[in-house]
Amino acid sequence: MKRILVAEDQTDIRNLLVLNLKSAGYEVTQVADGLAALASETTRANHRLILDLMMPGMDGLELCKTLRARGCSTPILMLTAKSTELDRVLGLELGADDYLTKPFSLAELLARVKALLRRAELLRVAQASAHTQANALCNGDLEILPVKRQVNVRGKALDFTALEFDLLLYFAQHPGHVFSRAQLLNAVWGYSHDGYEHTVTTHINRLRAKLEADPLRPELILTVRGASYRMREAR
Amino acid sequence: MKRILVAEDQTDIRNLLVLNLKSAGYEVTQVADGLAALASETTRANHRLILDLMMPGMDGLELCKTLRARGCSTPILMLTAKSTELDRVLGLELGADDYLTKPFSLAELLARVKALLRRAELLRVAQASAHTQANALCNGDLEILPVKRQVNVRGKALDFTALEFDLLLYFAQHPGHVFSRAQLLNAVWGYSHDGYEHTVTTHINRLRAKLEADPLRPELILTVRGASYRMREAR
DNA sequence: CCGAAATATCACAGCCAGATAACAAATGGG
DNA sequence: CCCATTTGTTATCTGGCTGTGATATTTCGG
Repeated sequence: MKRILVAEDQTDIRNLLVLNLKSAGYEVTQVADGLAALASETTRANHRLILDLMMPGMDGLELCKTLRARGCSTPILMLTAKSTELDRVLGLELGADDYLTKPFSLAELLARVKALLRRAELLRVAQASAHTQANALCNGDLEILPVKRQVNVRGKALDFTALEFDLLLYFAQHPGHVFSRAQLLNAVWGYSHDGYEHTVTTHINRLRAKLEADPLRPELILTVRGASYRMREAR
Repeated sequence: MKRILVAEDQTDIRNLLVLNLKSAGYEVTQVADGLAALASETTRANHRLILDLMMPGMDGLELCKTLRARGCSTPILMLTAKSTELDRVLGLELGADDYLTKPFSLAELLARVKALLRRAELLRVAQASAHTQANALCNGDLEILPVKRQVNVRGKALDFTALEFDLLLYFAQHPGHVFSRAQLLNAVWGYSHDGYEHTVTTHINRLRAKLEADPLRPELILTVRGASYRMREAR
């Protein structure tokens, strides 16, 4: 019997998933938070798949990272609402094996679960070599280490908050590309975020205060009047 | 103005929603059953969002499916009372764009509406420039990079204001096509813009001053007397 | 060649996108 | 539970973009 662990804090959605997975013939364990998942996984350690839902918070990411750090190789399917969270899932070598963005259809989810279980069998041997990825983004005297969530500017390491880092990383991943505030809200804050575009302005301001040599004459994050912002292209 | 269609058979709940949406600044059409919704959507077809409430009956599901079958791409936000209904929304891949389960707060509903509208707008813009996706438009010695909002003329990068760029991009997307001032106002300034056609003349003038080698003898944006302007066709 | 209509040019004032700072709210760790 | 930090909101300010009116120039029919 294939046993699946579902980690999700919202009872409604968790129940829905559990119900459907069960009717699809899986044995299901459910937990409401990351710690419980950790406990469940480390003690019993007989799940064939972990379904890790990241709703607003980041517990899902922590869970994923911690599990991998402990050497757990159970395949993980993550569900997220934000594309930056996806970035992290994919880019930070957290070791998630597949992902879905909300809103997702149940049919698709079941298909992924099935595919992932099948693939997991095949990949069991080759898994070790799977996680090698570029681990530094450079642009002039700006250097970003996504894995460590660390930023070096002109040789000096700077501290950024979670949001600032996400925003900066998003720009760095698309140098030269002009983004409207709405696009940034969508990508960094999440598709179901409710807030004002003005908030983006404030955070751009904070980013510049930290990383520009002269915040009055920004060289990394440039203003494109009428279309918001873009990152300088690497030279 | 953003117009929302609310489909719900229970009068009191519908009224409550309509009232709140209106006070949030939306224009609202309301219908009591699926058929009316279908009629309203297919005849007027100018809603930006459909709010599809599935209370006891399942008409909402049918509505959603039928609309999608007819090629309607208006975003749909479904609200369900039972998780078994949510089950079907997700499982049947009906094409709803987001969903909420009861009980939901009005604030959350409004937040979702807002987010969904924003997301739909982004999608619309992305599709509008979809045929530009090869991210470079070339016409002789004119080169436009839409995502970077960058323009190169005779090998040199030029700066354009937001409006100038939009206008130039529009021409570049339809080389050879003759546009009247009214058409340009409509396409570049927006469908509900009110202003003088004369304004277009001024901006054509500004464009030429920047990108023509000899503004007195324009080679890129040509005057078609009596019918306004067109861009030179690529050679 | 003349006059009218269409287009070009230009200056300028109002307005808007963006910058900034101060403040409020939410978050999170001890 | 409290304090510190992060994040979001509100308000004010500024520079330059943008629309408009005035005027000049070109085009074309008669």
